[in-house]
Amino acid sequence: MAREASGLGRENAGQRILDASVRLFATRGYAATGIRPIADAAGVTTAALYYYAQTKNDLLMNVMRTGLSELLGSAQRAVAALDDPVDQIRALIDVHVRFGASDPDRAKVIDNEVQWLEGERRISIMTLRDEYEALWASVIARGNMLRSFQVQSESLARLALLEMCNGLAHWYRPDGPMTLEEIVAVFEDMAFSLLRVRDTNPASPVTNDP
Amino acid sequence: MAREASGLGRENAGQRILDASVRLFATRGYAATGIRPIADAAGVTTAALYYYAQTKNDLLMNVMRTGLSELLGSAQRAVAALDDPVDQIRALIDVHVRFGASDPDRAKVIDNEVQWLEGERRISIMTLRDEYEALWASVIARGNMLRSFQVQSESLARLALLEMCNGLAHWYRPDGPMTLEEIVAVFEDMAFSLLRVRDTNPASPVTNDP
DNA sequence: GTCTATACTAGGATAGAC
DNA sequence: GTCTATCCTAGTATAGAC
Repeated sequence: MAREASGLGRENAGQRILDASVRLFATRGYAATGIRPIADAAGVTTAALYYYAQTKNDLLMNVMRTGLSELLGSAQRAVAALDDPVDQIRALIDVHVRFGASDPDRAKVIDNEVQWLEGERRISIMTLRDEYEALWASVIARGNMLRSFQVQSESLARLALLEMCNGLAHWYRPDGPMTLEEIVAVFEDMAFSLLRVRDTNPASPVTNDP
Repeated sequence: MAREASGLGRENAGQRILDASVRLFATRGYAATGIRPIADAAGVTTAALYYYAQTKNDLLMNVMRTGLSELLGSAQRAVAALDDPVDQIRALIDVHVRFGASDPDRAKVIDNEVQWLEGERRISIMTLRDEYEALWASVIARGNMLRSFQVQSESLARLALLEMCNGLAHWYRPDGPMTLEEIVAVFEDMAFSLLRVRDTNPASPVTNDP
């Protein structure tokens, strides 16, 4: 109770440092983000920063591992709970889009900054990412085999869908013209179209929203 | 004729500097690329580099403006030469995919490094990019109006298609399992599916290529 | 846990000789 | 046109006091 009674009423320094890291890595990139701006944004000195992380690279690794593990875990649980490939793809879209919308900064870092992880770290994170893509691949392959989908190239379809979902982090704004629910619905619909899902409902009404 | 008779038989220094810039900006990012590595890769000193460009930012601007102008010009000519929105979208996919495949480094720089352009330059390049996206938007809107397409959200469809095409630069290898012609064909097919093009041929045969 | 102060390296850019 | 040599700033990281 007395532990958080400091003046500013903010979270503890460790958390503030992580938050500042994600935000700055997302907006300026890992390579262009200095230790001093991170420390300034977190309201500490660089020396205090090094009390929480041994190197700047540790901050990046922390963001990557926790974020990707969370994404992969959610996706695996969603797929395991369903049987129909159509439902599974819908769930994958849902998880991915909501992940990107709930924390676009974290999504951008995970998507763009892997190359800066040093040594074994990069390999371990890329393995996680490969595992995530393999999950999508397995659902697409099964759906194609069961003739739920009609896809020419499974790998290109997977890449197209993932890029489509990743793009969200570049332009999504919570106060934009569409709600997140609307965006998710449209994304699911576009994914089904792209995969040529068979039992599609009659084409949805055409609108002109921005 | 005597002008190019120097020892190495390479292009002139100005061109070597531009080539090195694109390659390094693409692989390490603008912010993380020093002028000394650029000079080294071009086989000159940093002082010689500054004879050709006033600042490092000039090198980025050069890549951006020439590349984007070329892409926009090609796209505008292709669209102007056609009338059917279906043909126009096919042409846009074609131009964009071939642009990304012919020089992935340049495509990556154009896609990822705009934020590092200083002052008015960033605005002028973003205007070019907006013009390019507006071209896609106009084709999609007209196709939707003519009921050649059946798109729920024109803006999300445009973003999805552009992300899908941009993704090519991340994974395309000239010696990969598919030829560029095959990739273009699949991309056109996926685009038509996503846009729910009406007079689609019976679904293409399903294969399992990687 | 957090500070001040600092070591050391690499960054962009320039001067002036040739 | 291209070089050598150098200026100044900002980078990561650490030492040691409190």
